[in-house]
Amino acid sequence: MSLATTYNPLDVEAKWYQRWQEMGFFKASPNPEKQPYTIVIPPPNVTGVLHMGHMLNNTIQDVLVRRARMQGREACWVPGTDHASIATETKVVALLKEQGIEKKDLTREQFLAHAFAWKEKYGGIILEQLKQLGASCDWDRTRFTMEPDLTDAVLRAFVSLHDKGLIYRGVRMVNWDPQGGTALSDEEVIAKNVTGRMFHLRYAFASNFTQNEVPVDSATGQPLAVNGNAWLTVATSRPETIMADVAVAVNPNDPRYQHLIGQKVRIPLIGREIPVIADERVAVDFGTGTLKVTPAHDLVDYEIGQANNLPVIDVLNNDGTLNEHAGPRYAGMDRFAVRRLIVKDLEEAGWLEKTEEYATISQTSERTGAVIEPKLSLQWFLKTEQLAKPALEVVENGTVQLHPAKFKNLYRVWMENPRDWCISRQLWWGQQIPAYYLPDGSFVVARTAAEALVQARAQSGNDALQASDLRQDEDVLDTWFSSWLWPISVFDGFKDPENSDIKYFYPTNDLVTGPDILFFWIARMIMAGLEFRGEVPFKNVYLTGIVRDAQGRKMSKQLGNSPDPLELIAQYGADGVRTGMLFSAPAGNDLLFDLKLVEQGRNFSNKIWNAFRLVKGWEADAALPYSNELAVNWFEARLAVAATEMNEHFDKFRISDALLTVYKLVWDDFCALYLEMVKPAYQQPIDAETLRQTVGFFETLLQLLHPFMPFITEELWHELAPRTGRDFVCVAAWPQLVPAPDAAARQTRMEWALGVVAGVRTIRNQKQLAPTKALELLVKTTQPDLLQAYGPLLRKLANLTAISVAETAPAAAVSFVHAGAEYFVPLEGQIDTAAERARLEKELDYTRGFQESVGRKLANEKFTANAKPDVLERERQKLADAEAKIAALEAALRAL
RNA sequence: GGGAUGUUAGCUCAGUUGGUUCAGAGCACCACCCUGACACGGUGGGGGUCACUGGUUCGAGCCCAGUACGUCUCACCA
Repeated sequence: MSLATTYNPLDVEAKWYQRWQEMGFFKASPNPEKQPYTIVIPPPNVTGVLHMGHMLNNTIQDVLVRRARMQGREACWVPGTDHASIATETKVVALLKEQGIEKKDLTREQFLAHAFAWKEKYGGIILEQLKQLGASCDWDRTRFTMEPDLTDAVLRAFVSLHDKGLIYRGVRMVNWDPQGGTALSDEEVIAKNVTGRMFHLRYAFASNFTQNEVPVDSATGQPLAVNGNAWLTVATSRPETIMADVAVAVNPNDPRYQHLIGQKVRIPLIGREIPVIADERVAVDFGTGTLKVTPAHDLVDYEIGQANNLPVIDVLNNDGTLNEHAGPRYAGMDRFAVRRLIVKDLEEAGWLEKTEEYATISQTSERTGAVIEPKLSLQWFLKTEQLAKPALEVVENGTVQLHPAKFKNLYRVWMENPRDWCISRQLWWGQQIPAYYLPDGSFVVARTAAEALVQARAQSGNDALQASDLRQDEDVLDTWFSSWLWPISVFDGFKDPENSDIKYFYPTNDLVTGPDILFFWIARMIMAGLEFRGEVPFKNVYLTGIVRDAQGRKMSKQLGNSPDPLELIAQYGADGVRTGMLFSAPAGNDLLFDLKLVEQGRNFSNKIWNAFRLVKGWEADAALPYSNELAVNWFEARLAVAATEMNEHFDKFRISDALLTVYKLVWDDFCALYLEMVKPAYQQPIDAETLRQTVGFFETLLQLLHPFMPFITEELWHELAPRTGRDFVCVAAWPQLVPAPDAAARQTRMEWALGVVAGVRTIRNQKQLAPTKALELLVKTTQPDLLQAYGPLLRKLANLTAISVAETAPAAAVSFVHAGAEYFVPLEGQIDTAAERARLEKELDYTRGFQESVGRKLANEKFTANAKPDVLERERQKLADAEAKIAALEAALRAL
């Protein structure tokens, strides 16, 4: 045979991907004749390269899209990339630095020119990589969140929300990333459990001491108290912020401190007087029960400060160093260096009572990893409450379904208590906020500078205002402020709300992404969809797990435990990798990536390839009668049942179950059983009808397999028969198979026959007989017709010379009991009577025990009174079967 | 600290409204087999008191309560 014994994916994959594109199979356009099926890709970072998470995610999307396409729907998978403002800006800044260029030396325009040049050159590599995976995206629709049309969508959305009063500008406590030099949303901050140090500082009472020093008993050297109170001990984890203190707060209900409220204390080292105030927000049981209030650097402190009309002193610069308010000794130093220094200073001056370790959480930037500073800052915010309400409702009422449904709870928790979204970022790479400031400091919001000027003139009453008098806000918008519009903006739904694409493809059908961006992205897309289109953006959200290594560790560059996806594809083929990933990827569960599974996927490709080689080698002989009706009828039924099962799995988004169903159908039923049943002897021809049926089955299997394994199925589709025009499995009709009314009966009969085969094979194995050694079978049965009908099939599968009905048990034979009949394989000289007896007795014992337990159940009046009729019937059948088996076993024992 | 969720074979997981013949799959494992499609293979086999304790029921892997351990997630305790 000329075909290689092992399948080589490299030979075929690139070829077919190119052919599909040439044929335009992935292109989608509104077609009223067809039902649309739409997926928008979760746009990967434009700077990104393909990792295992993308592989899983995009494999699932491709499976869904390919199946929908075969189902005759207008399948549209929109690809694209995200400008990822912080990530990309960080990368570009670093690259420029390597070239000796500092960002601070560049103008905004120069920097953006560099960034765009870089994006043009290296951006979007990831999309090319997706093609190797087989992703059937409509590449003509590729979008980028910072391209002009999508930027326009962002600006329109901003203006609209601002005009509705949902976007506002104000000073609020925000999460400040000193390394990135920008504000972050709450979602971009990660809380980490760490061991922190708590410093207990002494704040001396101003009334007791006129000088800023600790009075000490000259004899003992111990600090001296006056009137029982020399100082208040205040615990803090951030001693570097004492210069920003404006009060010490205690709980008004705390008996320890009630009498001290209204007193004044001095900040250690610097001696500034601050009041002791009362506030319910102070926890009595934490630390010392006293709280130093630094409104500029803590949210609670800020609230306390507001409530008590306290001033705000900000001692931090945007880059994390301390400013002039910290005093000359500390100004200009990094916050952590100051912490070390000031602790030493406090200790030397006697203001540090003690230091203790405690478990706390550290808020860090998702992107830079820097410790976040709560910082009062002038930023832009989006009010989310009004948007969140309907977005929660559509998930609650099932208009949008999350798979698995357990994520509904998580979604609810967040959406019931939404906080305003800080949308401004102090970066350059992104959409610049369309707010324009007038010379008097007021501002207008407009999509273009020209519109802004018109508004500004109206607002100020000054018609002489010129464009050059207006200054646009320097900040850009959060990346997610563009991605949340993605399902709408990719179809130009902002620029042209009534265009045919958006009307046809929106709302999209399924979204496939990770639960880590449930709030970042999914929730916000739902809000945007409802706000701007009045319709949800998608109906189903399939949440994938995280790809971990076999030990359950997250894949990371540092650990080096992530395989290179492209190398995997080169080694195992895209089909093998796709199936390997899907084998263990139930929705919402983390996937423990194991190379073994990819091997299994590759082996599956090889199995299919070899089944093809077998069938391809058959020669039909028109003179031969059709001799495989039983096998064909059985497999036809089996195929319909399995296809139905697959569809059910798909409907429930149980993709790996759907794959496993077709895997077993192909490997176990088609290859191991069906092909073995119909396979002619070596170099013998096959009858034409069997060949025709078999090729038909093969084609159906290729169709069912295609969404999972697009390449090998396309290759074999074309090998199996001459194809012309658009006859590709890629666009073949998804099989509509309905199990025949007698499908169950066909399967039951075949299972009976396979039970006989298994009985003979077991004897063969027990007696260590070579599979090539043909055996004889004698049967004591009440159904000789059935035996007669399946005779040829049994002879072939069990390698039997003859099957005959026996009235009595033959001497020197090994026996087994199956479905109430006794089977004997004569094995002269190889019979161990004692062992045979033991084996039969063991089985008899078990069956009697079983019979007894079923009998007890049926004798129980409560059971017979309460059980449903079908359950009762089944139990009676079980009893009857057991009794028949016992009779047969007893007979076999007697015969020994 | 709150909430959610999980604990079923060596590993990764199914197990639908409680009811078929000792609880299933894949991988791994053991034995035999290079049988003229495939050793990336074939045939057969071993392996689980369904985390623990108690309850409801004629009947519980499935329902209820508690315990232990794990995971995820939220959270302004300085």
